[in-house]
Amino acid sequence: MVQSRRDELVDTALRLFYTRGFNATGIDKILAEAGVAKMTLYKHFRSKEELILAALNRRDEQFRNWLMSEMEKASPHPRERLLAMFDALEEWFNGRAFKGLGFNGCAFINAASEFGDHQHPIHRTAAEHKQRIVDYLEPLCRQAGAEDPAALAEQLALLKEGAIATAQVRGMPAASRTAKAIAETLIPA
Amino acid sequence: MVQSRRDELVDTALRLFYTRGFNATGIDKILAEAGVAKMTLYKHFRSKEELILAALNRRDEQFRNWLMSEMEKASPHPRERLLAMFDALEEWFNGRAFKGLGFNGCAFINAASEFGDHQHPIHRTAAEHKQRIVDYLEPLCRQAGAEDPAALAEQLALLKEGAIATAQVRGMPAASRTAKAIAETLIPA
DNA sequence: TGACAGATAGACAGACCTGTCTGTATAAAT
DNA sequence: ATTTATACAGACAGGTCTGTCTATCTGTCA
Repeated sequence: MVQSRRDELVDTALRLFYTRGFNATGIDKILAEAGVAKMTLYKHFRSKEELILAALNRRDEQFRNWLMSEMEKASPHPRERLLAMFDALEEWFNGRAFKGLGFNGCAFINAASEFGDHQHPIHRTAAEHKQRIVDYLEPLCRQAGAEDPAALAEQLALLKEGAIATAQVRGMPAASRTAKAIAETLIPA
Repeated sequence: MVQSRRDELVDTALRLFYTRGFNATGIDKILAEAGVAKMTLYKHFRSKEELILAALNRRDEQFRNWLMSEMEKASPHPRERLLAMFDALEEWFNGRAFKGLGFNGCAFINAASEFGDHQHPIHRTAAEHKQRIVDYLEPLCRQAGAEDPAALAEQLALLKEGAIATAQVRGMPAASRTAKAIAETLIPA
């Protein structure tokens, strides 16, 4: 089955927005690379902003599916599963996670930084993605025997954000190991 | 003494770049708000990129001076001083640190995200700022009795990045406390 | 065959972008 | 008083941006 024009548009948009930035990527560039006419875009989306939102929603799905599957295939034990998150991050930081996308930081941190207003739909979408990650971690923290699973989930999520920011800004993929070493001290043995 | 035109330009540029983004802020907006003519800008800077670099260098100085002074006035003891970093972050997250600037995430994370190429001078400037923070923390970690001061400095810096990203994307100033709680377990008592 | 849905290319408007240029005003130094 | 440096306002070129429009082409279904 061939991808619909809409899907091609969203895929190309995500790739360009992620690798070159949202404001810096023009509609025309996306259209040229996707091989799609402008009117087709504006039939599916009312504006560039709607296309950005669609791209971020695709990224949310893609990223969480990848992360959860990496964690779940690593181990059936909650503690190991949680720690496997940081191994997955390192794969990502080294460009081995998303074919064609490489590593350019977190698309949602990038989006929140370009659209700084907290009320902006794009910023809210970024916040929702981060919340979903925490919501995924919490039950695992409970199963791992955490005294306060919600607090541990927040801690591990914060370590993940720190590793991503450090890996991106300083070009330091090993940040995942710094974060993992801390996580090992936080999750009950 | 009156601020030089160059200083007014850099101050205004920093404020607008920080609150509205680098690509999204046009030269004309900066000139209008600074009350400076275009030719004056191009006499002091060869391009917008040079102005961005000057604004980031000012921010580096401003931010590190603020952070170090907050930490140093908090306590003479290395452990307390390190922990005070996270109290300072919370003040910043709540908009009480830099008059007129509010909190819009880390200017350097934002810059690295808009200028994703690691070789780009703006991205390198961001990386240098982050390195300077680590370099400031390391001797304090040594004084605090850390077994591996370099490693602890990296850990604390990563917690700081995680707190900033979490506070910005999710609008959660309390992230500083999550980070501080972790730091307390890492720094020798 | 004919009708129709969906996509195409490409022109266009109107706004905004960076960087250059001219000509004028101001103020300090000689 | 004249020179010199500095800054001003604002036009301008050449490019890019988003979003709208028209006119054409293609493939499917009846």
